Amino acid sequence: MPAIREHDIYPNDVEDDDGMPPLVDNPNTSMSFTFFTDMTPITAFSVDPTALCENAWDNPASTSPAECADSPDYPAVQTIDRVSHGKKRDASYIPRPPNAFILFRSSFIRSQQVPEKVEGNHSTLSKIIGKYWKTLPREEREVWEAKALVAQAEHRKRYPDWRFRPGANALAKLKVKDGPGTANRRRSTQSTKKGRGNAESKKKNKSKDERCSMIADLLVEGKTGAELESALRNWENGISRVVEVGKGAVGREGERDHEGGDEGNLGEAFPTTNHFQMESAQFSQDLFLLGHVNTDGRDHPATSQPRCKTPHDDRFKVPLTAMFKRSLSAPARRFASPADVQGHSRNSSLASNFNDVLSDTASSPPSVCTPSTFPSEQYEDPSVAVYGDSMGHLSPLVLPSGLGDDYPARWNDPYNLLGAQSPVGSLSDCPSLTYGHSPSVSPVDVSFGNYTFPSPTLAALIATKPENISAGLDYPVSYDTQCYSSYSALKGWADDQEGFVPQVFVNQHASAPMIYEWPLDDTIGAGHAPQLHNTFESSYFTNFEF
DNA sequence: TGGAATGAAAT
DNA sequence: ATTTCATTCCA
Repeated sequence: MPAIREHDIYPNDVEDDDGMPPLVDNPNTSMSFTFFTDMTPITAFSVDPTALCENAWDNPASTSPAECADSPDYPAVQTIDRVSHGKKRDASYIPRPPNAFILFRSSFIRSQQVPEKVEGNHSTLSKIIGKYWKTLPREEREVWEAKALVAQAEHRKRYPDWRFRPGANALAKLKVKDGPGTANRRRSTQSTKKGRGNAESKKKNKSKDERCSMIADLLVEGKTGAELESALRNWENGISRVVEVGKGAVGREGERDHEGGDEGNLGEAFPTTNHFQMESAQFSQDLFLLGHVNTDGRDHPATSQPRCKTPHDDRFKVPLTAMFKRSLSAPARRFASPADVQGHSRNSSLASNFNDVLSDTASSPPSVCTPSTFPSEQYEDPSVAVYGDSMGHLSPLVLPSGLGDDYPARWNDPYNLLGAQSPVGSLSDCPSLTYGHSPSVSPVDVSFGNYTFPSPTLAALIATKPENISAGLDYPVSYDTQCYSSYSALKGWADDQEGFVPQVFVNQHASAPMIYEWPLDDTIGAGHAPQLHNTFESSYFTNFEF
């Protein structure tokens, strides 16, 4: 029995255990969608999920395309056979899709906000970035999580049959290596951490850790580069002075206001107020689409989630990506018949149902159902998607296959983004989009049933083409072949795919991911927007079943 | 080649 | 529950 490698393809992986396909299972399975209603509206995002243009790593919203284009630190296109971490990567190796943190980390590293002199060790950098990550305001973290969703979707599209097989690699490795201690090594981080170290080395670790925390804090305060370096040096000098004078035990915990107390003794040198807040915290509103116009990035009052150094709330309890996960227990209730769906428009009979999504109060009739009340086969109903919150409240969505061939593009399109008549609509016709580089085009509120979505309605997606944007063209969103292929190259997934790139639209209010395919080779010219390509293969959308 | 982080998904 | 592996680079 040959060792199984992770990237092995399993063409017909039809165990069909519980009828609920795993993340990267065979796409020819049921289509069910479960989303949560109780999540904060997702933030718009309009950059390539892994665009190498991340010079504003911490603030993708304010990344101007021009900067982007000029950005010198695009890594050279990496070849696929690049070996990462000792794993053999032949041409057929398919790596896992990156998660939000990994994307963030990559971007952070690329951005070189932390000078080499401050920290060049990637292990330590990981530590710092991890700490920093924890301080990210929700909105900003959602950006990365959304990017991770995109990366996932793309990964699924490219490798529909790929499955994550942990251990497969290790197994092969074990066979090859056969080192005596290697097999049982079982390096768990905690055992490593707690297992070793006398008091001396523990102390050392602690100071190292504090340094990481300090750097993270400084980053939170907006210090980068040389500024960060000098601030850190100040701090370190302060430390040594304290140690010198007071034998170290004295001001130990006052050095960094890490425990959330605002009365740090070094408050002057190291202000505890976060003057630096992510501008992207505000880009939740559409302006992110305009974000490419937003040159200074400072014009948004940072109102929402302020950064805090010691997050103690539940902001990080539930990752956004988790919210898009398939509900383990709750099946779909059939809210809308395909017929209903057929007639759906901005004022359709679906409205009331959709209303349930938005206001699932106890007063509203049974938009709530308990998992046990529904037979599992309703998962298979492709015409019904489900919003479900953590309480098990479910609400419907519209799926493409329930719409018939005439309206494939209407899936999950409460804004009627693609237009009422043609399944292929032009974005330029859509009143609900905020147009890039056209601030004069004021977004229009869009009514869907009883609910009026305030403008801006939709925010989008992957990358924009810098040169086009800087040319001041009038289109809502665009794509960037270059970024896209960079992305591919970065990931090593690069089959330099011709054709279409998945685009994720996020409905801010319903938090429903909407995926469209966008032609890569479309021409973006003055006055004409790229057309959405709406070949909605069910297999593709199955990928958005979780 | 282990180490660092977080998170997804498998055992 | 616990483990692997996504990224990244260096010693």
